[in-house]
Amino acid sequence: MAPHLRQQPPVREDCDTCAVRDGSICGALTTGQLMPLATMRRIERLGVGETIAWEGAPSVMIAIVRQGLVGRSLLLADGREQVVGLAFAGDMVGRPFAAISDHSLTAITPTVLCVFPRAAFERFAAASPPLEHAVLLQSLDALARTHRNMLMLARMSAPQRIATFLLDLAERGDRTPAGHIAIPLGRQQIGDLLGLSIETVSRRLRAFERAGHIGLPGQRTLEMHDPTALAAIAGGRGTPSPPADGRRQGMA
Amino acid sequence: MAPHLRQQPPVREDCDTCAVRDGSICGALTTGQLMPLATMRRIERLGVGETIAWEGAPSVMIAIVRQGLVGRSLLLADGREQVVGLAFAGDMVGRPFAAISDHSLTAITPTVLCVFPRAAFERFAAASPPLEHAVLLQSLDALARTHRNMLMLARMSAPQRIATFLLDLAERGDRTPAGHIAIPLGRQQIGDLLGLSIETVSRRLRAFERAGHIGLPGQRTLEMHDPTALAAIAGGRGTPSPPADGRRQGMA
DNA sequence: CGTGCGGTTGATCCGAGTCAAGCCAAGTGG
DNA sequence: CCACTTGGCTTGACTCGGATCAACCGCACG
Repeated sequence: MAPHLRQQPPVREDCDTCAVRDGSICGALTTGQLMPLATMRRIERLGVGETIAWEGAPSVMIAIVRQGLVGRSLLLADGREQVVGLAFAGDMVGRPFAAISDHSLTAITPTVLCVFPRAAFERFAAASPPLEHAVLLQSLDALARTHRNMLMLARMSAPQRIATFLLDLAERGDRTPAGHIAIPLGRQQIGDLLGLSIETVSRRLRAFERAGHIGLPGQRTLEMHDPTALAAIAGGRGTPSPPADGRRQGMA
Repeated sequence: MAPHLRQQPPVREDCDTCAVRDGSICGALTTGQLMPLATMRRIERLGVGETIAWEGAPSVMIAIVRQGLVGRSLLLADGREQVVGLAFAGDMVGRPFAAISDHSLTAITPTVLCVFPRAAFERFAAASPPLEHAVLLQSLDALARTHRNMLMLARMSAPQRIATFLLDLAERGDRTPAGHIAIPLGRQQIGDLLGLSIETVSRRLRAFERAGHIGLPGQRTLEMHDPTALAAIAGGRGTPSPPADGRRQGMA
């Protein structure tokens, strides 16, 4: 736990002006209802690679991602790591209602969080059905996305995985000033996410570039040249047009 | 008052004597609270292979598994199927709070369900915080188990997957009269669950048998000879002793 | 007595992992 | 300012595990 890192320009701590409020579980509550929650919160900043929860360690906090990207990961006995989900701004992280955290949480980009002590959060949730409902919705959503990722890991080839990943990035990734798509992860992390080795990630990426489907002007930048081709390669990911439910996200 | 479907040996429809009540979300409610829920329920029996929910189709019902085993599955464009989770007796199935079902549900063994219309279930849940809380707990649990399965599919070798599967079966599978462990799935379904081809499943199984770790007296029966060896092969699956939270299950 | 289906076994192929260099850009210290 | 290091990325050669294709077995069925 990184102590007092609140130097420099502090994030606006006011819930009313919070950029992610509507997209997060806080959106389920009115400002009045939110106040008691806000008083027990603290704001924390994480540098790239910093971890705030460890698989197997006591689950002590629940947090909302305000800015940045957080990876949920599991460790294999041999030390390899598997990223089982990503949390974007607005997503809740941490394991409520369990004594032990079942996965680790690591900042992939510089991150700002609203952190709540788990016990206090749970007490508050118990007293506030709309909040619990919001948490439930988010969990069900994450579960569905995780199922799709499972399908990907179990059955898709490396090119399919990469193509799916790139399309997801294009759909919800941030743009660089130059209008390109930012790749917020390093090759290793992409590998951890897709269940591939870094070499395979690199090779497949370049193959797509050589085929003209994408451009890679820098190692962390992406140009989409032919999304249709990628979609064709990605192939079987459910119905191509499932709006169905609310805010669709990249991956669990 | 439930409609009159009581032909043949009816399942005891009384919630008070329900075998799975405590293990299910119903356990969160008193008999008095449960009554209004019970009146809108209907009991349904499914034969092996029968499906009650289709991926992409409207989500119309929520159900509790009273007996049997139900698979949650996803379809790939090329027709292959991936089982992303199993629901045992006591588990809830169906997709609440979404218009579209995000996976299919198919009976793996003969199954008995308590079925609720989704709309009615949601209305009831909205009015009953303890029920919503129970649903939330179950979802969080399923999510954690799904994460572990993801890890398995992404990183483990075929022998590791089979060993993990067998250990899980031994842990929670039903026994045959002869004291052996029942394998409720066919080879194809095991393959769908573990992301392997039937041939690989068959080969690995026989290899374990030849090595003396297990016995396979019938194709649907299993004898555990050397669980320690299997555990060693399965290798990295979290801490071997994570009691941590309540009712531990085989897989999501 | 065929017929069909689930399971087993064998032969072959291919894709992704692994090992091993090499590349390039960004530090870092002399 | 330049030599040297460092870490992330790329590329190549090789290996191997699991998918695929193809028989084949055995049992339950009509």
